[in-house]
Amino acid sequence: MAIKFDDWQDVKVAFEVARLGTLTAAAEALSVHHSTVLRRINNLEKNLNVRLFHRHARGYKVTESGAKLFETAQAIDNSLEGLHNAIAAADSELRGSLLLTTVSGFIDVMGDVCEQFQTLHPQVQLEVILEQKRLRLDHGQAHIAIRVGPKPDEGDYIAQHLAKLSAGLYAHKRYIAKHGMPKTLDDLKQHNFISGIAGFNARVPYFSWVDEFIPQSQIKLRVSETSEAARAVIKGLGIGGLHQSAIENNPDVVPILHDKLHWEFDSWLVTHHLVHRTAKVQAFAALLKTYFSNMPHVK
Amino acid sequence: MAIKFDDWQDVKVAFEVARLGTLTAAAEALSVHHSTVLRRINNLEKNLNVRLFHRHARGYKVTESGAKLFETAQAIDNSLEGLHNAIAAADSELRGSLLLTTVSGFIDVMGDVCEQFQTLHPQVQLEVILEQKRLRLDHGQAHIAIRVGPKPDEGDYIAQHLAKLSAGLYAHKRYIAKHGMPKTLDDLKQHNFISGIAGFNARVPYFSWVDEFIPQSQIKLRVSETSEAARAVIKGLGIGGLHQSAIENNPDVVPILHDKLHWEFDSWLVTHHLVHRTAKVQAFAALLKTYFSNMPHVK
DNA sequence: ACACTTATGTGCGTATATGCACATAAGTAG
DNA sequence: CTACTTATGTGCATATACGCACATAAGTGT
Repeated sequence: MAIKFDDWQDVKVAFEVARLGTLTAAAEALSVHHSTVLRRINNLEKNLNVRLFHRHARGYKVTESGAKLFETAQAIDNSLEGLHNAIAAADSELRGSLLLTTVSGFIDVMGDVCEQFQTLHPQVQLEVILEQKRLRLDHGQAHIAIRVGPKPDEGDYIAQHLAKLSAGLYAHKRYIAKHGMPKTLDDLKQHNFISGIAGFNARVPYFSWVDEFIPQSQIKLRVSETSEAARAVIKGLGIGGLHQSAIENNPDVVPILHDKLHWEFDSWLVTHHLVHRTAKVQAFAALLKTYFSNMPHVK
Repeated sequence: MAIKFDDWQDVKVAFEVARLGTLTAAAEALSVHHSTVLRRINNLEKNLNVRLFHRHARGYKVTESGAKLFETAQAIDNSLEGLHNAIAAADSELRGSLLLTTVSGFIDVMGDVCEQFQTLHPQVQLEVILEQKRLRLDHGQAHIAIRVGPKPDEGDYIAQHLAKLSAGLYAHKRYIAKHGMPKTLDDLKQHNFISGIAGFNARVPYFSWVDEFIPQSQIKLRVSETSEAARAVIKGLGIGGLHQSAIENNPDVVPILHDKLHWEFDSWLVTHHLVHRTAKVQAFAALLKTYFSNMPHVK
């Protein structure tokens, strides 16, 4: 039986070579000489008794086994990044950095809470990552995530219910004054609509509905971010779906056919279990929860 | 910001210290001198700017951060073990070793298939791991697993349907001759039963049923393995649940109240995606599938 | 309470792994 | 085709990290 991975650093070295494609670039990334990288790769291949790379004067290309190694090494790299964040966050003092991630529709909510948090704990640097693809928290690279939809219950993550949100179609009074108020679903097909861009907001149900029932020619604007779509509706560019919370202070934006069309979502506060009990995460989570419990229109 | 994990080997060293509790034991496991371990730990803690261990003349004990590191390192160690197996299995030649895991109820089935496989590919060494807790494949430490119940669809795993199995209560004719054939469910409460041990076979539904509906005093035997329970039933010790396939060649074992009591299971062939396409895994999987498709009483 | 066991911590010589310079190979462009 | 660029591969000097021996500390048992 071949020997196991004696030196995990060899895995990291091979990972960098696989990722960057050349010994020289990997050496650069690892802050060592390229000959060192060469020797470690040779050593690792000898230990495993497997060719991990196709040698080429122009660079190194992974073999089938090399690809497998790359894959697991990638996962290791991610989990170590997560661990690093977790350890940094474990600081019992309320200082350092706190990484958040959410979808763009929550930027308003997050903005308010972040502001409160800043005044309470000025020593903590907040970093907000807006991600369409929910990649970052899934590897523990962020501390707190706000998610919308079904309850996330992947392993290693703790999900707490934040609020029920409702969304519907809206339009500005100016738009209604010019184009009239639709009375039936069929009426809608004559109106101007705002929707999302396929591939960016595939999961947003009111965009999906519009795409399915409204003729393509009537969709006058497509934007990649839900918050921008909401802004366009508020500006009076057309009818579009948005969260009820987005028009809280806009009496001029009115609901369209809400008796027939509305959507309900759950929103979730998700933390990695490694960071869940830390002071910073708890402080922010508490703030978020009180924020939502004080909102009149959410349950 | 603190520096990341420059040297993954430091993580492995810290892992061994956390696992074994002392520098000396960790040094032994790593085949290095204990002073080397000491220095690497010191170095790592300095880089991360965190205490990972409580120093104690009697040994090292993890701090909170150390526990987090241990947890991720454990996962890394597992995935590297899986990777190692995957790379070993990637050998296109049909030789080397093939690791299987299943529950004890499948030992008969596996036995037959293993025998076939051995004659076809004598160069391959089969290793069968019987696990109550489904730990090993979940970390990629085995190549093939047979699972019973709902379809496993965790990430990184490929599940293929093998067969529908049915189970029921059975007893040997000798037992029936002595104690009579129960006609109603209530009759069963007077009979002797065989069941599983709590904690070992919690998921086996016919054991659960017996534990719930039959008085404790009537459960004359509890065994940790379903296959042993089946054997006990076949020996005539009492009534017990077992798979239909277990009494295929035993006309003296008869079903009890099958019109009222029977259970259906799906069985699944599960492989890690890293090893799924390899020759050995494919060969074994093919054999398993033909075996099940040739069985008359399964669909 | 005293020796005994076991484990951590430190100075020092050495061996191993690293960096450097240079050779080689191969793709690229004029 | 030839010069140029970029990257791999190798001998050699050296610096870093390692093992060793020894000191220290602390729990264990009679």
